[in-house]
Order: sequence, then structure tokens, then C-alpha cells
Amino acid sequence: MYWSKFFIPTLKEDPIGTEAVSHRLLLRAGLVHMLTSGVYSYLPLGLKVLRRIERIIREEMEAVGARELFLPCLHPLELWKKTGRDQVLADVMIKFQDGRGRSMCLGPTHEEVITDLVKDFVKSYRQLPVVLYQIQTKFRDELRTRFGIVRACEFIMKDAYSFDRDKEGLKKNYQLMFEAYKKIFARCGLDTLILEADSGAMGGDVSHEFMVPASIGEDHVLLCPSCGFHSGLHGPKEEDGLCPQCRKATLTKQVAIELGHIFQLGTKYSLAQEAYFLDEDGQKKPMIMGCYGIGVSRVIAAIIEKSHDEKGIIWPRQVTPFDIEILPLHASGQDEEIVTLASRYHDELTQAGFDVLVDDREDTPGRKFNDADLIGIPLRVIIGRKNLVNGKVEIKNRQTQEVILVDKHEVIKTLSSFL
RNA sequence: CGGAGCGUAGCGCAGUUGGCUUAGCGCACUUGAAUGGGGUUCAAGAGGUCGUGAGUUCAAUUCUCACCGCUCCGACCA
Repeated sequence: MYWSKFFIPTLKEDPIGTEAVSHRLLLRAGLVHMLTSGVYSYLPLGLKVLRRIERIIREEMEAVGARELFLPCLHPLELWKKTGRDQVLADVMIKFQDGRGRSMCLGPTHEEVITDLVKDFVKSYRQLPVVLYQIQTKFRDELRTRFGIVRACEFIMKDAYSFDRDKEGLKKNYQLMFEAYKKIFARCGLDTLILEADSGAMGGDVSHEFMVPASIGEDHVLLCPSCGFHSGLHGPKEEDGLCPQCRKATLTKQVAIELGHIFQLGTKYSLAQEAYFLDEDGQKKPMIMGCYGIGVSRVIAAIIEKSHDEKGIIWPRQVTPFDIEILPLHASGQDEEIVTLASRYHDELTQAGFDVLVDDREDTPGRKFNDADLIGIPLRVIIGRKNLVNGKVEIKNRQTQEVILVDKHEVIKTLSSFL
């Protein structure tokens, strides 16, 4: 891919009103664009990151037997009245009347919709368990949006739902999701803290949150600097309380971003919406449900919060929009060898399975270097006269800043060895 | 939803004690030239309902009011 054809509108200056590093870099690196408060467009580069994360999520969901589907975001309010959540979530629900006078809402979550769907098809214990997921836009009327895409009115969520015949089945699926979540966040290059949590408006009894400590966020965790013990604010009440595990240090309050939340819902929805099945013994029973959410757009923000420097983003390998960026430093098409070499590397590296971006803009080296640091592609190939006179090309690691000079014929081989 | 601040070109900002005749600056953009390893330089351009509406006034981008929008703090939040 060539920069001139990809649409990467980078910003030289920090946009006003961007407190969070991730918010600032998302805008500056041309990943997202704000339409209005809490509503963002994903530009090609940002969408590419989103797709990489989604791919990881899909692989791990499929690996635990969850099947993807796609639910509507337009919901009849009638459905929500069955569970009473039209009241519980009244503050965040975006409601309106359509042209036919129907009361509708934009889905803030999908328990009601999935339950309505599953109950129509699943009638027997023989059909259970059923585990379904989607990656979908959610709508919440947030009065106070914060930190760019961290707390937005419209955002992307992966939500999965399990339906089992009994509690044992639920626990098994819950455990599978629990492990899948650990893998997903690890593959995204994130260290998560897992906390037992409140079920809140979702209902049910067991629930876990997956948090990433960051300099910004809307949640807090209590951390022990000595043994690593951590807890939500529901555990030890005192912020400065002695660590209940090692008793060597006092707990400190740490701001964190909540990326995932899983719930053992039980029968809350199946009872309210009459999602029953006939069990082996001929008895009509409510399905036992679980639900499992990941704030996909929020994952992007968390990754940037955790992986950047003063110059820009540093993408972890698994989620980077491109694997390699090639910088031909040439005077507007005047240096044929450099231009040719850049396109040859592009073709051969693409052939070798890399996702490659060539900064083919007719711009000064300074701007190309700065933009390259900003968008944070892990590996950079710099082709310039300076080294080419000795038959050399420079390869630079974005994270370590490490630079190696390689023979211009060895570039593909050297980069392939990094894969 | 309470408190505070802000709204002038794509972005970041000056400015107007109400009139100064054609509202500026930096970056970005267009054209030309030079440069070509860390946001290079020079020249010439293009780009504006001064957030919206009403009021006061001979005259409003400037004053007053209302509304809209954005940001921050708080409340809220799976």
C-alpha cells in the first residue's frame, strides 16, 4: 500500500481539548475523526487496527465454540419492557418514535434481542448449549463523554451470549470465555487485571471485569505494589489499607480502563422473556444464560495508552495496521534508484506475507520521519542516498529505536527473519 | 444533570475600550524556484455567514439576552 493512496491525515499540532494521550494520538495519527462529542469516524488506518483486533477476537471466540451472528441495533421498546430494563437503562437509552409511531430505541446492549431470537428456535435440551456472539455498534446516551473513544455515545462492542440447560453448563462456558478473554488481551499486548465485580444493571450473581491500569480511565483498582494483589473497590474498603495477602505494603488506588466484563446471568432474561426448553425429564425449564462483553474500540485506546512515547504510537506486532513502513527519501522522483527500490521492496515484502506501507509522498525527510514515528509501524525501512552510496539500506525498530544497516539485496531476507 | 471555561480559515491562535475603510498571524493548502537523513528556505496565491438568532445603536465580529455546540471538574456509568 502507498501512503498517497491510503488517506492518512496526520496532524502536526495537538488537537485542543484532548487530555488523554490515546485521544490525542488517535486524532493526530489520523486513525479517527470526531463528528460530534462522543461520536467518531474510523479512518482507514484506524479501521485497519480495529480489524486486526476483531480478527483476534473472532479467532478466540470460534476457538471456544462461539458462533458469530449480527443482531439489529434498532429495537422495539416493547421488547425492553418485558424485562423492565427500559426503566433500568432509561438514562442511557436513545429512544424515539419512528414514522409509523412505533416506540424504538438504539440498542445499548443485546440481552433482550438475543434471548428473543434464541427462544424462537431452541425448544429442547438437545439443542443446548448455544453460544453466539457479534461485533456491533452500541448506542448509549452518555451525558458526559470522556477521553475520546474511551467513553463514547456510539462504540463498538463484542458481545457473546451463552444458553445452557443447567448451571454446570453455564460455569463451563463461563470458564471458557474467561480463558478466551485472557488470550485476547494478551494477544493485543495488554496486561489485564481481573476483578470480581458487581453485576449492576445486567443482573446475575458471578461477574468478572478485565481492567487495564492506565493514566486515564473511569474505574479504579486497588493494587499492592509488593505482591501484586489487586482488587476492585468492593474488596478492602480503605484506600490505604494493608494488603490482605502479603501484609507488607499498603494498597494504592490505580486508575484503570475496563475492557471486558463477563456475567453469569442465570435466568433473569429467560424467565422474563419466557425462554424455556424441555429438559430430558419432560420438564419445562428456563435457559441458563451468560453474557460476555469486550469494548473493542476501547481496546484500541488502551493499547495506545500503554504503548507510546513522546513521538507517537508504538503498535504491538499483533494489532499494527502495517508490519513495515518504507521511507524512500528522494527528491521528487529524481532519484530513480530509490523509487524503484522502494516499490521492489513493497512488492517482494507483500509477496512474503507482510503488510507494507510506502511513504511515497513528495515530502522532506523530516516530515516522513516524524509521521512514521507518529503512526508507529513496528519496522521501518529507510532508503536514502546517504547509505545507498555504500549499497546499504537502514532498518529501524520503532520500539527500541535500534538501527541496523543492511546490504540493499539483503533487506527482504533480514525482515523475513523478524517475522 | 449541577459547576467552570471556550466558540474568529482545515488545525492552532491573536484582535476588535462598537466605526480605522479590505478582520490578522503560524502551520497546512495551490503555483514557481531552491533544498533533499529529523516537521528546510524564498516568492506569489487561494481560503472567513468572526457558532445561531434576537435586541440595543446611525453603526455589532466587538455590548445585552436567548439558544446551539465543544472541553474540563463532579454526579452517573455493564
